Amino acid sequence: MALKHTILAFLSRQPLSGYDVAKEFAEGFGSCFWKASQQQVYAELTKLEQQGSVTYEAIPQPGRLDKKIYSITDQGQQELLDWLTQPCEPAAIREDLGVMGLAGHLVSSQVVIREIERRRQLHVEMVQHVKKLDEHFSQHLDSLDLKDLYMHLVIRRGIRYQEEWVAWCDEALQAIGQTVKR
Amino acid sequence: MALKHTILAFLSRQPLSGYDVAKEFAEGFGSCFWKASQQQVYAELTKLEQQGSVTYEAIPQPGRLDKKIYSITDQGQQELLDWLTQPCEPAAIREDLGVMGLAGHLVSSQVVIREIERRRQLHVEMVQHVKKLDEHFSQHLDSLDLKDLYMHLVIRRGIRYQEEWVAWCDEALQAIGQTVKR
DNA sequence: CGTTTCATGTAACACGTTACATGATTAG
DNA sequence: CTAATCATGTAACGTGTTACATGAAACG
Repeated sequence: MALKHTILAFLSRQPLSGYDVAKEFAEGFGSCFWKASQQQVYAELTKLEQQGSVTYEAIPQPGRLDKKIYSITDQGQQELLDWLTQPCEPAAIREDLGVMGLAGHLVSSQVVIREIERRRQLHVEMVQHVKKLDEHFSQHLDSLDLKDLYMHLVIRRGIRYQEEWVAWCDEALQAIGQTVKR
Repeated sequence: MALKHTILAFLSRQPLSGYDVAKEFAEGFGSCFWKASQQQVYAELTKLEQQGSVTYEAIPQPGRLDKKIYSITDQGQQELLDWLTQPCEPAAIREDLGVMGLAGHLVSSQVVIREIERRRQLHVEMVQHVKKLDEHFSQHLDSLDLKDLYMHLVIRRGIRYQEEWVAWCDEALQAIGQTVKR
């Protein structure tokens, strides 16, 4: 149930609207470690508000729906704290591309190669995207406080993850190329 | 809906019982790229059998429940093939530890450090475990056929993934250590 | 004048987790 | 004698995805 805690963690830094939280997941810092859809975010915020973990202030906007600015409550902060002090497990891996390793022999090596090349390109783009998020932090590495260092490290995890994928794609393409030639 | 296709892919290599498939996910080759519980596997096999993607042969065993040996049908193989020739997306990331990057400032750095050290240890163990799965393949790298090369590459992905985690943990521990001292 | 951004949601369905249930065989 | 392994499942619940729904403002 960590969507709850991820949202609480965002709100522990600053009050945000549902729209802003959803954007964090889609393109922002959140994209390094958590995926959530817009619908999930709105539903979860409604639930958290009903349970007293967050409150919102409705900001009227001319010619537009009210913006609901959510903040974390003391209760919510306590829940987040309780969760943070418990050990957590590594994420479950569910990687479609792995299925090709089991059943790749059913299709031509061209199909496998094309798919890996496609993946490589996706991850190259992700590296660039995530590196942009890190720019501010990596430029002042020596003067970061702990709060910002933690953010930098999570983004670093994102960068390394994506770079690792690119490296694996290269290793795989080379090995397949050699074996096909043989 | 790739649990279906992952199971079909296992059965495309050789007929297996539900118990064997579940074991693949828990400790075997499957653990490199897919997580599924025993209950999920049994439920999915029942469904696949009803839909005609797999069949089973019940093997009577003295003093034990019949073992159901599942095989893929032509229909199942076609479904798998259709799925394989479509492009697939990278897995969604949902990593609890990332939440610490957002909210780590709420707990002491000792808590963060301890959690990263715990994670490091887990991944070190995983590296060892996954490397064992690769032993057979890595010893005959130059003579692998495509089928086995694909398996080797998926296991390599597993190894690299786990090693990458260990490397990040080291980077993070060092950076936090330095910042705390300052 | 069309697309993206801002801003909110509902509803149905698919997928995954946790807990429960049973029982013989084998290894230490 | 105890624990792990083999072997199968059911039921309730929680989480995530897909599709649908609305509508103004700002940008090019």
